[in-house]
Amino acid sequence: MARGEGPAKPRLRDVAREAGVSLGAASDSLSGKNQISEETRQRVRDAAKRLGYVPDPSARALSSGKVRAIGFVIGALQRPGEFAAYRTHWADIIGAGTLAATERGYAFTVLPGLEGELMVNVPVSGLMVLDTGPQDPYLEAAFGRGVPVLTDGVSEDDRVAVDAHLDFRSAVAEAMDHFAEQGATRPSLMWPKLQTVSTRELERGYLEWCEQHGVQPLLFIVDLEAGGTHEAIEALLRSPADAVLVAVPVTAALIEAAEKRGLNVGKDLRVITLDENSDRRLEQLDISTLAYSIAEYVDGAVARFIDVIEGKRPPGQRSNVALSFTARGSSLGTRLRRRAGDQG
Amino acid sequence: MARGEGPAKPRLRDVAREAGVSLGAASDSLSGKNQISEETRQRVRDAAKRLGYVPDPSARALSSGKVRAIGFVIGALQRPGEFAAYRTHWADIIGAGTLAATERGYAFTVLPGLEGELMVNVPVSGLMVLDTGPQDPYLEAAFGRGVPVLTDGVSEDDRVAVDAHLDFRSAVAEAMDHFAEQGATRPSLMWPKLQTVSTRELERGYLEWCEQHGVQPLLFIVDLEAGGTHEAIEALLRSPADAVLVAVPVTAALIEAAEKRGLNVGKDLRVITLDENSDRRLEQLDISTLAYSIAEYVDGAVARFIDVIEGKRPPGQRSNVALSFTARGSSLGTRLRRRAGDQG
DNA sequence: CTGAAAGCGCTTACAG
DNA sequence: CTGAAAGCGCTTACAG
Repeated sequence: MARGEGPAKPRLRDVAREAGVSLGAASDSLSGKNQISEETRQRVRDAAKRLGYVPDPSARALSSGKVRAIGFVIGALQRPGEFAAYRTHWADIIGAGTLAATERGYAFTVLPGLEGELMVNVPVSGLMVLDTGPQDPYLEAAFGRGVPVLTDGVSEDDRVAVDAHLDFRSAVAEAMDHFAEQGATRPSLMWPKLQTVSTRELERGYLEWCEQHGVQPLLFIVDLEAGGTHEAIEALLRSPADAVLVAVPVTAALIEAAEKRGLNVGKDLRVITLDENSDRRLEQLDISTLAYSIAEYVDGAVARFIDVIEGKRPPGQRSNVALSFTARGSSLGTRLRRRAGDQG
Repeated sequence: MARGEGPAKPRLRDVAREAGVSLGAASDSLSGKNQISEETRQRVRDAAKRLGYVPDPSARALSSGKVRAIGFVIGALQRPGEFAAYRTHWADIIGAGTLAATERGYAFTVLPGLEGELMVNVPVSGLMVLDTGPQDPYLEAAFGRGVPVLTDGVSEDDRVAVDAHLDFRSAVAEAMDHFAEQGATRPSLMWPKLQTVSTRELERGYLEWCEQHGVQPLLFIVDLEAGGTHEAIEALLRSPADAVLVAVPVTAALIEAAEKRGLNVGKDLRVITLDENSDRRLEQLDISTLAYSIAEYVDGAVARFIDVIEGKRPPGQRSNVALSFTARGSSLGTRLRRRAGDQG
């Protein structure tokens, strides 16, 4: 090992010898399998501890035929602007995913892609690929890996083992209905320049709603990689929009810019933010939100995924998680709490 | 497999047969080892592709004797409040770590601890444990795993393979010197209720500076797990402090609370924030910062770590990364840009 | 390049 | 429980 020419690592046979039992009994004792007297078991455990024995995971995986690891593909890691914009989101997903996986005895490995060496050298028994685009290369690569795949919203493809869908389409309709109830006539959508399941649903949901209600669509695209936040916000503020569903993490900047222009956020411009439930400041800022519990969503998805991996459920599992709407000052025409606070 | 009773996965021997070469030649062709004619190599690659062959990483690791994976221990995952408070930080570290590792052919596995099954079943050739406390249980467990360990600021322990140190102590002194130059007489420190390398250095650096300059220390502790942000901020605002180094992610809330009280941030209360370089809003808010490039820090640390793992460098590597200070309105007594903007 | 073999460190089934 | 053996799927060294 790197530490130098120290003594060779102890092997299971060394533990068996130390404990005075057979190799098979040592294996059974440590893995908790078969009938082994508690006394023997303890003797083996003690011997293992004494020698500093650590089982070789690769050997275990090879001989038992099961790897207990989930790979999580974050293609956005290769697009710094996008990753940075959504990093609270990624942290929440990685955190929840790691906990969900490890609680069930699985490791959680983050991957920035599936090319070349990685494709080949990382032991995984399942791959998670979220926020996929059409004919997503990561998703295709994941299918090629020969393990079950979890993704969101690709219900058409029967190679998907678990589809954990977030219902953005209904969420958009709910937001637009709320805007209309509040008297807005030109509700708009601000979204990221990304081609993912979520953005497709957002667009579809928005355009459908507009058509059904005879409203002319107003779309504002934020190019995260090019730092296009300011530009998109300015375009919105120059437009006839009197309400906006913000589906990209720029809400605080938007509010600030609007107020700077003298607009009364919540009245002149109604704002609902989506998918930023990771930012606690939004509540303080009195922003209406469409949110969901990332921890619950991920834990449920991972739980079903592991069941599929272990053959306890058939592949092809689908779920549909609704977002929940909370109306606050930013869409209700009341004065924002934050400004009220400034005066006090 | 979970997909059902499909055909057995192709093995290397199947590829060899399909390509009409020997098992050894097939192995060499795919791994790029030894002298193999380009024609044969290609023939094997084609056969592998045709069959959908994916090498078994566990078998590779076992027979070659090398695992290419780094485990990253985030104990904070088991403390939701703490993890949430620092999640932009964690996202940046995980992102940078994943890229740094995978660029060098290593997988990056996130672990919420090292207990039980995890300790045993996750294949890693090295463990990273950052933000450790004294006699840190995760660090001790990592040593017990028998692989090289990367950590920050535990220079005393010669079991550490790579010590990637962030120089918070000098950073504190720099901040305090700046406060003093600006005329502050009661500079204070606000920090999290955590026992880590960073917090120890912060405390030591601050108390030393206070002693050297005959200043009475003023410490404000934020209990992240108990949601103690508001409390700590109120305590600060009631105190005689006229400057504060904020070493916990509550700067925006602090500024807001101070302004609400009618304080002129930057003059009545000078503010420097530390370790929130992940939040772009701080620049917009005109906050002075002590920051470092997480990506550079992590990439350098991982690069050296992998060198040690592969025996290209001896263990015991140490580095010391300085934070860089940027003075902005919040410590310079000028009017904050944000408030100026509100008027315009 | 071939071909046959050993070996990595386990798990697993089996006769006793 | 023991003991000896087979096997997981590769890599590696070796004689030809």
